[in-house]
Amino acid sequence: MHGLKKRFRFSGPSLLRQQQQQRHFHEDKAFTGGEFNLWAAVVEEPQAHDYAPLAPPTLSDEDVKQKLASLEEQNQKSGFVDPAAYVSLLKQSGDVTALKTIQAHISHSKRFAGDRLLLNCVVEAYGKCGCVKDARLVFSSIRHPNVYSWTILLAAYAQNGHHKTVLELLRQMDLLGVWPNAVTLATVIGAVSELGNWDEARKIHARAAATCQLTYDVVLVTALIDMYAKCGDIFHAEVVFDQARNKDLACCNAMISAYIQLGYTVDAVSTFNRIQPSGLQPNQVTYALLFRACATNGVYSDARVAHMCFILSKLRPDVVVNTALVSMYSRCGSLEDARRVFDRMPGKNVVTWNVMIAGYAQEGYTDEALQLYVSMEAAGVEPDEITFVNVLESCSLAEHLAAGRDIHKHVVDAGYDSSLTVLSALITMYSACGSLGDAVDVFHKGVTTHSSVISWTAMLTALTRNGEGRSALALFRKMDLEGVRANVVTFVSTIDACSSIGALVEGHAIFERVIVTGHLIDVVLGTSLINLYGKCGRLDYALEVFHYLSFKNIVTWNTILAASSQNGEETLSDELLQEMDLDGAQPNEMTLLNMLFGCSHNGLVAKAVSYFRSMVYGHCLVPTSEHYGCLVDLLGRSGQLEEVEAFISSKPFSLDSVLWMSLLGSCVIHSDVERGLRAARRVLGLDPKNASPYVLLSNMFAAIGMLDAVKSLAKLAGERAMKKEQSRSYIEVNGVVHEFGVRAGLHRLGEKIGAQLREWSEEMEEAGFVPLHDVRGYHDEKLAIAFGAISSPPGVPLFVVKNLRMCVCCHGEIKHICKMTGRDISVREGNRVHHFRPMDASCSCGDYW
DNA sequence: GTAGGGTTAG
Repeated sequence: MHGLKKRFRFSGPSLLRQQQQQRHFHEDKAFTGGEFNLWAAVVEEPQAHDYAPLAPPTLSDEDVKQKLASLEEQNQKSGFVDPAAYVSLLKQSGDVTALKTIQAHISHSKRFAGDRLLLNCVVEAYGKCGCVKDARLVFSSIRHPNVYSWTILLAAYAQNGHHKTVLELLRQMDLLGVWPNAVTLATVIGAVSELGNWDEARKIHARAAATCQLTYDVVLVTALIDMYAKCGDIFHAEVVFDQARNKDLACCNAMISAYIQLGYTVDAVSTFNRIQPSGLQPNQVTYALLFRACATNGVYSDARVAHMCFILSKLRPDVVVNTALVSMYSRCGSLEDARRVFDRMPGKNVVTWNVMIAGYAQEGYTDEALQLYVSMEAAGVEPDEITFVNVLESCSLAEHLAAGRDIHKHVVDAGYDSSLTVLSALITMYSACGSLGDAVDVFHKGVTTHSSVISWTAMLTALTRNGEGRSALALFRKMDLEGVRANVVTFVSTIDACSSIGALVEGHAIFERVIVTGHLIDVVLGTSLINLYGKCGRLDYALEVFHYLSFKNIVTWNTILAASSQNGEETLSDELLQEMDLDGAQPNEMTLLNMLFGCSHNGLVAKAVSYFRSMVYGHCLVPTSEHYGCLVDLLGRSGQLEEVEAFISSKPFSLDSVLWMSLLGSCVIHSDVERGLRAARRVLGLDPKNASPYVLLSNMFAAIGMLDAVKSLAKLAGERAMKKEQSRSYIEVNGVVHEFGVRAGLHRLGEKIGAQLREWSEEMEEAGFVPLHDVRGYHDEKLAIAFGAISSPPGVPLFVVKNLRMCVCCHGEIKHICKMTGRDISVREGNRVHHFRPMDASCSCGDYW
């Protein structure tokens, strides 16, 4: 034990500095093994008061009446009643009726009717039971309210969430010449904290400094630190802390909390480490903070050290400390340890359950999360709104619609269906489970004009996620009209909606609006812009934004790489990858996938293989079936169908339908009907609901003129109730996005579009181009192109977004249309952009499409 | 009159 303590002292101060080195060492040898049982102290029997603090005794209206009667009797007998008797009654009575009875009694008594001290107590009592209006009325009846009366009134408003009124009341005090004291100021500081208003924070700080001896009033200092933390100003929090003499534990705890709230975990820990040397002993609050700091950093070895520090402190673990432990372990990646504390700790409350459920949900253990929710109810703990948010998130991740609907019922039963947070979670759940209609219902029923921007943004994202980019933009406009103020997150979601349908002009307009409204282009917003420009075929703009961003995260790098690969600039992708290396960013699985995509779009087999090798041997990344899929795709396209089939069959990932889909795609290109059918069977065996094999086979049969096969396939797909995603195309003309496809129905310029297409067909035939037989009439991408051509001046480039892949016929024809019209035409399908060139009727994909 | 554990759209 002694030796251990020595080592602990050695490790403590460097707690977080070692994070990089120890990230992967889940068993810290210094603290494991038989010499100390880390878990023993968690289960120590709690004292009753640890978990169920005694509620102050409250008197019912009946009790109060009895007591008042005896006071009256006493008054008549002796002619004297101690006002303290009333004060004590007021402090004990918990409900409004009782308070009203006492108030009536006081106002009818000759002796106490105008007694300021008693009335102050009445105001306070009303405030405590949530009756701000009554408190205000009683206050108005006080003839000369003093600073105590005012402060009590301020506290009543503060306790009930009316923080702005607190500031207003302070102004009234000033006008009337009543000087606030330290307690008044502390109350106002609390209100400013809740408002998070930095300007007000500076004002009240100045005032506190002018009114009180700040360096000696440690309570005021503590309140100020917390206020600055909530206003996001760590600098002034530190200034106040440093200037304070006689710092007590609460003050240090407030400073640690400030550091954590603003993300300075290293400073939080170094402040923790200075507590004991300064002669103070950390308490449960301090440790709960330390655990939160470790949870934020997510380093498991630090978590173990922190836990050990607590055990050595001999403090009794209460429910908050244990819950913080559960949270810390689960956020440091050890659900086992989290569960160990959770299972052993007594007195779990709703927060404890929420933490454990969130732990499972965030690691993707959705079944366990849902199971825990059931156990929680069985244990008799009532779920709250955070429980529902966590559980709904699990349903979203698992795409478990049935469970989601069940939880929705529980939400209604528990009365949380008016909570905006829960509503947003419901919207997200339904949209993630593919039930957009339910998401829209929830939105319309529960979300009103005045409701939070979060719900609107959730709905916007839900629409985009389900392929309804145009509706998302319409919702954004409606939101504007209804006066709901968009924030940065909304802008990001809206820009994503634009990206999904190729709305370049509209997306650009949102960008301008972001700038005009003074929002900063942070890394997420910048990345969404790079994505927009990349997906709209404007790699030049994407690069401009990319170079503008001073801070780039891995998603930013991956997005610019994707933009470059999507647009067929694989040389640029190579350069960017090198730049990324110089910048010190570590490539991840997505980075390599983008590189492989780039090769795949250009048919660069050897290069792809070399990237694949560097991924496994150089970067030690585990390839997913998508990486293999890319390779399979490349090899297949280059015609090595037999090898590919043997390769997939021989690997454990033969169980992944994506790979067989990829082979099927190659068989379509090379018209290998037999192998294509085999691949299609494998896909359907593994993923029976997948409609894509039918589409691809149908394309293959169409391309080789087997029209009967196309028809019987359509029949089969219909019988099996395949839900094929309906094909559609978008084109933005003059800043407006137009949709083409079955769903969109006839366009108002339908006749003119038809005439244009016929004209092109004739022209192509004259030039000797024989289009392959087109079984479904004009495909939507051609309708979109024809519309673009007749609605914009000659020479203006056309950009079309298609939700599915183009067929061979369209790809061939668009090359000719491009040459005939002399326009640059680009079509994005999925994750690649085809840039057609008018000069030689070719496509950037080199027909590796 | 001051300090602690949870989630919230990108």
